[in-house]
Amino acid sequence: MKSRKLSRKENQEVTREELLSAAHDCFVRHGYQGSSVDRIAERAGFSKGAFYSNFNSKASILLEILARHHAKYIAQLRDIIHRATADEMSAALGEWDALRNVEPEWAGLNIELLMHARSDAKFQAQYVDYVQRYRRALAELLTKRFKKARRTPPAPAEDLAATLIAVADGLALQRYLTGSSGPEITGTMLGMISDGWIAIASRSP
Amino acid sequence: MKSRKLSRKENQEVTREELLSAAHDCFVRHGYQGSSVDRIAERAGFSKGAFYSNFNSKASILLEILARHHAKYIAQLRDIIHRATADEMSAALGEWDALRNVEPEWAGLNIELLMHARSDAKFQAQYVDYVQRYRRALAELLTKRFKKARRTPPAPAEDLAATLIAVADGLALQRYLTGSSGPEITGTMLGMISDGWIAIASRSP
Amino acid sequence: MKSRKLSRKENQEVTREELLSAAHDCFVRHGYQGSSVDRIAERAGFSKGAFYSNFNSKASILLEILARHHAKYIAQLRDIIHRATADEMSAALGEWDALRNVEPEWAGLNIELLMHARSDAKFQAQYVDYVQRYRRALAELLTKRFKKARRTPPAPAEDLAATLIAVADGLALQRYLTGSSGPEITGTMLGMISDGWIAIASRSP
Amino acid sequence: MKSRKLSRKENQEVTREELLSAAHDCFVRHGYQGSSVDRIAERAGFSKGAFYSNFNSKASILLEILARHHAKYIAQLRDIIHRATADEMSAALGEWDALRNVEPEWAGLNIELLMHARSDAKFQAQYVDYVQRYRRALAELLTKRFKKARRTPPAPAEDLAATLIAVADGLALQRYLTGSSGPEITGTMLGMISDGWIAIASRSP
DNA sequence: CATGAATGAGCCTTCATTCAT
DNA sequence: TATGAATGAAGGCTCATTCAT
Repeated sequence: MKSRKLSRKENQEVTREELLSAAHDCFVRHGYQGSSVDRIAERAGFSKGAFYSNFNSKASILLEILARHHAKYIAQLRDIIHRATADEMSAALGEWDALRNVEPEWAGLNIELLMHARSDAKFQAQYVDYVQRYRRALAELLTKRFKKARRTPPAPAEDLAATLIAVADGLALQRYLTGSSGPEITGTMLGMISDGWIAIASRSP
Repeated sequence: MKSRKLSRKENQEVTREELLSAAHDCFVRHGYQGSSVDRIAERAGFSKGAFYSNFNSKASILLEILARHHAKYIAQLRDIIHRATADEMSAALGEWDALRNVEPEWAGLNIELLMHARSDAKFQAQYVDYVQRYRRALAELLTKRFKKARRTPPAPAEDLAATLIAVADGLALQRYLTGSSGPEITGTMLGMISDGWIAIASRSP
Repeated sequence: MKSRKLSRKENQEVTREELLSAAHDCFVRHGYQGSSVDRIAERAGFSKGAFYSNFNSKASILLEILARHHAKYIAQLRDIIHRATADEMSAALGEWDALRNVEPEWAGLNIELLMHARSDAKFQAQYVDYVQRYRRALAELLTKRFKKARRTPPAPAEDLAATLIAVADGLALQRYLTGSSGPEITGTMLGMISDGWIAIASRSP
Repeated sequence: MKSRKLSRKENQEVTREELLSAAHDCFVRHGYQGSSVDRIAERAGFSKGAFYSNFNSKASILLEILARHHAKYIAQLRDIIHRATADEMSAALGEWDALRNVEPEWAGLNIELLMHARSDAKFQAQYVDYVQRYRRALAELLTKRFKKARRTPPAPAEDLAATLIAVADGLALQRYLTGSSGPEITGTMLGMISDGWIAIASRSP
């Protein structure tokens, strides 16, 4: 077992991760605007300079956080879809919810991301791309689900997906307001909504 | 027809209204942080000084905007509920949606409000109060609706209300991102969700 | 005799003047880059904020200093030219030198201006314009002088003018280096050079 | 033909030279303040660390550049003087000008040097020393020239020398402003000035 | 010796707020 | 009451310099 000091490169990687983690926390807690580079660096235990050795700008660390989440989350969502055979279909939405709950703070961060996207064109482009891929993946999942139930979706699958995402985001917004107090009903409600849609859907020919 | 100069008091009232309106616009367009007191005052056609003659702080004008919307909106919502007789019941939710669309910019402003509430205790208290009253009113409406359909709500009415609000907010968030482009599907989806819930609800004893 | 407190507007004018004067001093002493807005404001006895209430940017105060000097100096130079009748011609160059010595610190500031112009396109345009007008005015003066002496200038008058300016600037540079110690020989040398040119100039036809 | 690897010492010498050359370029192009150590090192193909292994500070590399130029240039100037026999005398000033044009970028760098000298005592001392030696050498050349023409200089030779240097510097300043556009008239004007001086000088006894 | 991550003082600018008029 | 000049605390970012590798 190699037990040596970390090389310089590894060390920087550690710094980078700590800065990313600190930024993540700060953004969730105080918002993007409320998190100064100083604050982020300090929380990570580094100086402001270290921040700028690792990231080009404050915006770029937000972009990196988004990119990482994007890569991981979309991949997992697609994995759920591909694993889901006909019989497990109704469980898949539950899996999606479970996935969301792995990083509950993401909901809040997502809002920060969205807010920032409004005033940063470059960031917006990347963020919109993420949102669209996400919606499409979920739409695919829903399409499978309706097909399994031999029903015709009562609206375009992408609209339904957008709505489910809205529920998750909207409820997160409500929890975000008070700092996560209150019961987490998102999973239950998502299931109830999709069950309802199945119930009112006309039978496929 | 009385045609006299406005009294000093009335004059100030006009100033106040213009400042409120300007702040409303600015917050919707550029967000709370992006709207400087200077910008607000200028848009209203006054100086910064006029702003501080009428409001204690930048935060307090946000509070006032919330309070006014609160008063008007909750009242209208309650009005819908009380007017709704059994037969019009299914239309009532539509009325709610219509109400929301009277001020479509409110959705974005609401997010600004929410963001600010996170870091301003006094404001948060008022905002949470507003959110709760709103949810309760909507829960009441839903309760009536289920009763009319002789069904037992599939979950506590307040949770269902929170969910419908989440849908409206979440979809607003999505439109907010790109500046309102894309179709407005909120009304349709809200109806579809509540219909679904009715469909899966067990019959009341 | 009106003896009242200064009105607000007058007061601001005073502040503005003091800031301009302080900036002038700082730029001469420490250069443009070496003069922080903080330092300028402090020297003027105001806060940094006062600076930005009166000027848009650090660059803009430099522009204003240039513009003022421009207006005053070029006007005076033209005045010398127009007043100069044939007989006083040889004295006119001396007047030019005297004019230059009214604000001996200008020489140093001029260098700062020039240095900054290299890296600020907008400022450069204005500065080059100033330099050209100045050179043309001096060329006009020289043309008159040669005509009076019935000589053909040994080179284009603008080149001669550029050279005289170069002498003044170059010697200023040398004094600037050590903070003005050493004898001021500029006036003497300028006269000696122009006399020399007259001496070697061919007689006009 | 000796073909061995460079010794460590020689290798460092190469690094040093490349850094000096890169700094020279950067200072000429972007000025002293505009040339970060990073930029200099990168242009040389090394890291910041290499810079600090070879020079104590950013200022010290400027000092070294000056020292080298000093050594070479003064030597060449003295060489011109000593080679100049009576007959070639009038050509000697032309040689001086030619010498200046070997490194046209020096004019700009000289200004950078001068600017920096104002705020760096140690550097200033060395720079003033250089300027004085330079002036004395040129004064010597002028003295010879007047003697050859059997004339008495119309002013102390050092003042005349200072003036010629001023012309060269001043015109360089003007070209420096716009990045060297415009005709190079320095040589012509220097000749014209010294010819003029000869013309007005009284005959030696 | 060379590397480059980390430091931290300093810079320009913004903006909520105060207060004399 | 309305004005707007002045304040001063941040904020994002740069860069000369240090030091462990």
